[in-house]
Amino acid sequence: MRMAELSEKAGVPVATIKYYLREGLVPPGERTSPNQARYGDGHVQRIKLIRALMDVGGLSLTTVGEVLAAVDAGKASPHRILGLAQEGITTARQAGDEESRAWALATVKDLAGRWDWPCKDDDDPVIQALVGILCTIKEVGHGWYLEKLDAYAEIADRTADLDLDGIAGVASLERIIEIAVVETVLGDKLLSMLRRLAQQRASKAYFDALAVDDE
Amino acid sequence: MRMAELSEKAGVPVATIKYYLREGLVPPGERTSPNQARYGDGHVQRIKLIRALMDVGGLSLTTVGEVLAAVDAGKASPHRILGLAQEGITTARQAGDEESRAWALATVKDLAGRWDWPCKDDDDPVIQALVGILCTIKEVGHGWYLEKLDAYAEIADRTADLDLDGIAGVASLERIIEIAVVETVLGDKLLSMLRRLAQQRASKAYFDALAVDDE
DNA sequence: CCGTTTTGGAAAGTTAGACTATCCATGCTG
DNA sequence: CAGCATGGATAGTCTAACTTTCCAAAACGG
Repeated sequence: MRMAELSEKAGVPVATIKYYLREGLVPPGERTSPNQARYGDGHVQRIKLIRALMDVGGLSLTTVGEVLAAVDAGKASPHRILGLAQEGITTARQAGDEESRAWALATVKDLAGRWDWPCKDDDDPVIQALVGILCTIKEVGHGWYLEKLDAYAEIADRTADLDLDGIAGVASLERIIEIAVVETVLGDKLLSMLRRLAQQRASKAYFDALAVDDE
Repeated sequence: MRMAELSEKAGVPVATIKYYLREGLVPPGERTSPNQARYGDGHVQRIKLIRALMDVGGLSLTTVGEVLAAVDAGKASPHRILGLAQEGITTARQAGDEESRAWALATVKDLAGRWDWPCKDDDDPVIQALVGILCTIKEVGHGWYLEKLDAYAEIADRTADLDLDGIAGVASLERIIEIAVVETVLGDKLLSMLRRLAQQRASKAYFDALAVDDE
């Protein structure tokens, strides 16, 4: 198919697709003449994936580019590529002073130890992100959360097993990595929205009970 | 304290604080003379909260403003205010065509029914966001997820109970709402990072097993 | 075959968000 | 009382993600 149709199917304006091509987010089409190209279903999928990661996952175009590059590279060790993809979609925040960060890191390592999670490399972006989040939570003055870290860890642990189920049994390595990325990014959002709905349920029950006490 | 000190304690440049004041995100300081003001610890906290919601939660300044307005308004029905706060921090995406969205909505209502979640108002932003996410997942070509919706729902349900624990027993209503917001936004990030660590554990186990098969 | 669309590609322009800088008249401080 | 800080207003900056505009070479329709 050509530009117009690609744009139509992907639901993205032609100019934007040209822009993605320029930035290397979408591979060039197959040449039919020196200045003419043809695109396939892969291009449609690729563009939809970009939009999903940006619109739902909230990733920046640059981050999407890095993640896709990792997905495309997909010939190295699967576990490492997955880590690479995770790095791309994880943005840490440098929060807290030296002391706070040291405490947070210790807390994280401790937690990881209890759950048998890998936590060797202190510079792992996921670890760094966690450290930042813990510092922020403390700074913002809500210590309560930290007492429940283990409870949340258990939930995360169960989620991960569920996530891996989605990958096990898929043949192509490249496909596995793509699924992992989508699952991680969109899954985050899916989970948090489900959590919100469930919170509505829980808060309604709690506050309704309170209101009865009040009146 | 005065500007310089506030800026110091909050870790944000003076010019930025002035900007937040202009935008009404931070309440004006207490006047000591027609063109001089004094700030308190509340201001420091408020600014840290703004930064946390933006940097960790990824909310836009405008969204933060709406959420804080809801927090400040906090004199109406707690449950409704909580919903308001949730609206602020939930950004839906208009994805999918008429048909897909109808299917997604039915799926969501079905799921909510099974879990006793409130789902009366189709226009609830959380519902809309969920519909968008389901459409996107389908469009991006990963149907697998949908079979596991219930499993994820169970996890979300348990998380919500845990979340509510953090609120129960807190005295001030305004404080409750603030906690709920922080818990929801920062908690989302905390959970997703824990999930990533756990995924590393799970994927390592899975791919290590595969590698043995390969070699 | 020929006039009108389309296309690929490059370059410049646009828009929104989140600051940042500059002024200035007043106020506080050593 | 000299000089730096402050509140307040206005204008400027910077980045990300597009859009627009051009152009010459296909492509298509009659």
